[in-house]
Amino acid sequence: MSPQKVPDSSRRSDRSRRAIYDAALALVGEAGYPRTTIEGIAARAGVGKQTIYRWWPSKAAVLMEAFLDLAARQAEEAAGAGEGDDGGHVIPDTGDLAADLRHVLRATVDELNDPVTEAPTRALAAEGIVDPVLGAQFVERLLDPSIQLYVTRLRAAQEAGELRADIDPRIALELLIAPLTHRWLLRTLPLTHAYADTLVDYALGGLSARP
Amino acid sequence: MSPQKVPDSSRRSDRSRRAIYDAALALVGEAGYPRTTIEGIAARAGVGKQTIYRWWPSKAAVLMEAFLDLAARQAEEAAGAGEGDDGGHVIPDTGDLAADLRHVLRATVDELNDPVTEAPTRALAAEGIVDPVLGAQFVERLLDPSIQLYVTRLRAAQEAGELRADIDPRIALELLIAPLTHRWLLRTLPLTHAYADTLVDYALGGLSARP
Amino acid sequence: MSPQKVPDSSRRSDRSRRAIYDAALALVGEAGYPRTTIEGIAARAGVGKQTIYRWWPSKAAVLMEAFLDLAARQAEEAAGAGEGDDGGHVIPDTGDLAADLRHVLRATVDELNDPVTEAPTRALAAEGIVDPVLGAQFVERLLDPSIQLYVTRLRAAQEAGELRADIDPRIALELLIAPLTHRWLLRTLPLTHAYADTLVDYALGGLSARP
Amino acid sequence: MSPQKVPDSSRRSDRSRRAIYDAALALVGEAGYPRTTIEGIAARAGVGKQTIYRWWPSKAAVLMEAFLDLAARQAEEAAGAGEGDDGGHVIPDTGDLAADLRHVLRATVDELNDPVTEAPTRALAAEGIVDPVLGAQFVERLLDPSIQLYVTRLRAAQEAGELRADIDPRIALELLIAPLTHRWLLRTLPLTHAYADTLVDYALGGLSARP
DNA sequence: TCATAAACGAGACGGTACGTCGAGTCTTCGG
DNA sequence: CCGAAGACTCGACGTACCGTCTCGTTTATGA
Repeated sequence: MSPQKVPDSSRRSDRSRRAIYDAALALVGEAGYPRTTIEGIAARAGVGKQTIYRWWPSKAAVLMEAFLDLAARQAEEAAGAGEGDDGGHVIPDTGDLAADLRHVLRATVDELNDPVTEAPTRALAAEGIVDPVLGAQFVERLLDPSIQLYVTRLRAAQEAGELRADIDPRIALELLIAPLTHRWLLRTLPLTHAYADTLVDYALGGLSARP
Repeated sequence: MSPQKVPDSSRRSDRSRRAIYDAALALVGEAGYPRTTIEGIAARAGVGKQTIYRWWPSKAAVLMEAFLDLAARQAEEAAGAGEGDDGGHVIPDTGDLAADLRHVLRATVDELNDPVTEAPTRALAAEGIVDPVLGAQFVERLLDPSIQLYVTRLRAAQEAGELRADIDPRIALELLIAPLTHRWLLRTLPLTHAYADTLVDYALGGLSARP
Repeated sequence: MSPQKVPDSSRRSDRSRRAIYDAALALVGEAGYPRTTIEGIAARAGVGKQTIYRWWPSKAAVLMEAFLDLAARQAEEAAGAGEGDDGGHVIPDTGDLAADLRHVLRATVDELNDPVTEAPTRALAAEGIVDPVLGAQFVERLLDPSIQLYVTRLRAAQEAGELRADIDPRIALELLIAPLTHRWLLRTLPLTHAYADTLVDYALGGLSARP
Repeated sequence: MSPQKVPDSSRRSDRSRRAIYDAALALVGEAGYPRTTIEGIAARAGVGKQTIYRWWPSKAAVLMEAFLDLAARQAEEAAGAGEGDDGGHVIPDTGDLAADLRHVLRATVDELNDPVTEAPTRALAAEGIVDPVLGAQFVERLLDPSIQLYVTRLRAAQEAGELRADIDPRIALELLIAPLTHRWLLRTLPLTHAYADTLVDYALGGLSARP
C-alpha cells in the first residue's frame, strides 16, 4: 500500500486555517475565481503553500470550506442576535402555504442578489458543474439542508390538505426553486420579488385553464 | 479608438477552422475541459497556436463555435434526411398541449443525457456562469432559439383556451425547463422521461389541492 | 535538380531596395541588431516580407548590402566634393612613412569612433565571427580593399629603403591595424589619435632596447 | 528602489547548475550557438526553464559561466597533476625575452586552434562585441588575467634592459596579441607557430630599416 | 497597344522559442 | 517537530518572428 502520510489534524494550526479562509474569500472577491491562485492565497495568508496542500485537495475545496465557514459564522451571529430563531432559514408555517412560500422565495432572491457572496457562489457552482465530486459536495453541503426544509413544509401542507396528496414534494420544490437558480445562473432576466411571487402563483395554481 | 489589428477574414483558412473544431471537441470529450489546452488543440489540429489566437479570444470561445458548428451540421443532416421537418426542434401542435410538452421535454431529456455532447455542454455552461460575456453568448446562441419555440407554442395554447390567459409564457416555460437543467447541472437525481412527464403534470395542473 | 526559381533582377524595384536599406540601417541604429527583425524592416520600408526573402538570404546579408551601399554613397559624395581625391582612403606617400601611417591610422580611429556607423559595423563583425560565410564576405568586401592600400604603401616604403627589406607587408600591416580593431571590438581602452601615434612609433621602431 | 525578488543563492541546487553547464557546452559544440536555445539547455539538463531564468539573465551569461567553470576545472586538474606549475599560463622568464614570448604566443595559437573551445569562445566574443555589459565581463574575466601576465613579464624585461624603457607595456603587449586574435576572429589567414614567431620578431625588432 | 507574366504589398499559415506564471513536490531552517 | 519560506520540475500561457505560401495589384515589356 501507499504510506499516504496523513497529517495529524489535532496539531493543526487554527490561525493558519482562518487566515487561509480570509485570504481565499478576499481574493475571489477582488480578482475573481480564475485569477485566484493557491500561491496567491498562501502569500496573502502569510502561509507556506504546503500548508494549503496538506489540508485541501484543490483550490475549489479551499473556497468551499471558506464559504461554509463564512455561512456558519453568519448563522452564529444571527443566532446570537435573534432569539428563538435557530439561525437557519426555517420555512414558516402560518397555515397559508402560498404566503409562506413567497416569503422564503423572496429571501432566496435576496441572497442570490447579494453582491458579496455572488462571486464565490458562482465559482463553486461552475466548478461543481464540471467536477462531479465537487458538485456532489456542493449539493450535499449547501443545497440539501435547505431542500429538506422545503420537503418538510410541503409535507405539512399535504397533511393540512393544502397540497395535492399525490404529489412528490421532492419534485414539487424543484418547480419553485429551479426557475430561480436558472435565472441567476444564466442571467437571462432580472431576479425580483415579483418574479418569486409569480412562480408561487403559477406553480400552485397550475398553468392550465380551468374548465 | 484602439488600433486593434483586425485580421482579414476573407483570407481565413477553412481547413484550419474545421480541424480546430474537430480537435477541440475531441479533446474535451477525451480529456475533459480543464485538461484541454489551446496548445493541445493546435497540436492535434496540425495548426500553429497563432492561428487560434488570431481568430478566438479564449479556449471557451473556440469550444462554443465548435459546438455551434456541430449543431449546425447535425441540423443540416437532419434537414437533408427527413422531409417536412426543418431540422430544428419545432414543438408539435396536436391540440393536446400536455402531450406536446411531454414530447418535447422527453426529447430534451434525451439530448441532455447524450454522452457525446455532455462534456462540452457542461464546460460551456460552467464557463458562462463565471464569465458574463460568454454566458450571454451561450444564452443567445444556444438557448434563446428553443425558448422562442416554447413561447410560440404556449401562445397558441392560450388562444386555444388550453392555457390560462393571464399567464406570461416567458415565465411559464421556465417552470418546465428549469427543473430539467437544474437536475442536469447539479446531478441531484436521474433525468428520465418519467420525470419530464411528472413536470408537465405538476406544472399544468398546479400543486394546490382542489377545493 | 531543383528548379530554383531565380528572380529576374532586371525587373527589380529600385524603390523597394533603397527603402529596405534605409529601414535596415535606421532600425539597427535605433533598436540594435538583435531587435532588428526582417518583419520590422519590411514594415518600416512599406514592403512585403517576400520582397526581402526574394533578394537576400538573411538579415545579416541585408545589413551588409545596406552598409556597403551607404559607404558607396558617402564615397561618391566625397568624390563629388573634393577634387583630386578619388573618394577612397588612399594612403598618401609624402616620403615620410611614419607620418603617412599616423595620418591614415588617425583617420581609421575617427571612423571607428563614428557613432553612426558603430552599431551596424559591430553587428556585422559579430555575425561574421560566428558565421564563416558572412565573415568571408565581410573581410573581402570591407577589409581587403583597405588592406591592399597598406600593402601598396608598405611595398613602396621597402623600395624607398624606409622599411626592412625582409619584411612581409601583409604581416607588418597587422601590427598596425590589429591593435586598433582589438581595442574597438573589446572596448578595453579608449581609441585616440595618441594611441594611433604610439602604435606607429612602437611598430616601426621596435620594442627592443638598442645595444 | 526596485523590489526585485532576489533568489536565495544559499539554497541553490548544485546538481542543476552543473547539469546546465554541461548541457550548454555540449549544445553549443554540437549545434552551434544560434541554434542553442534556453529551452534546449533546460531539456537536456533535465531542468525547468525557470531554474535557468532564475539564475542567469541571458543565454550568453549561461555560456560564459559554463565556460569559466570549465576553465577553472581544467586549471584545477592541471594544478593537481603538475607540480611547481600553478595551472595558469605564467610566462617564463629565461632571460631571453624573444624566446619567452615565442613560447607563450605559440601556446596561445594552439589554444585558439583548439576545436573544442572554438565554438563557445567565438559565440561569447561575438556576443560581447554587440553587448557592452557582456563584453566587459568577457574582458575582465577571460582576458585581463592573461594580460596581467604579459605586463609583468614586460616590466621585468624593461628592468633587465631588454626592452626600451620608455615603452608602455600595456600597449606593447597589444602589438603581440592583437594580430593573433585579429586573424582568429576574421579568419583572414591561418594561425601558425611560424606566424607567432614572425610577430615576435617584427614587434621586438621594429619594421623600420636600420640606418 | 495592349496582354501577360513578373515582381510587388499584404498578411495568413505551420512552426519554434521566448520569458512568465502557477501547479504540486521537496528541502531547509527557525521558533 | 511543525510550518514559513521558497527552490525545484513541469506544463501551459500568450507573444514575437521565422520562412513559406497564397492572394489581388501594379508595372513594364515583347507579341
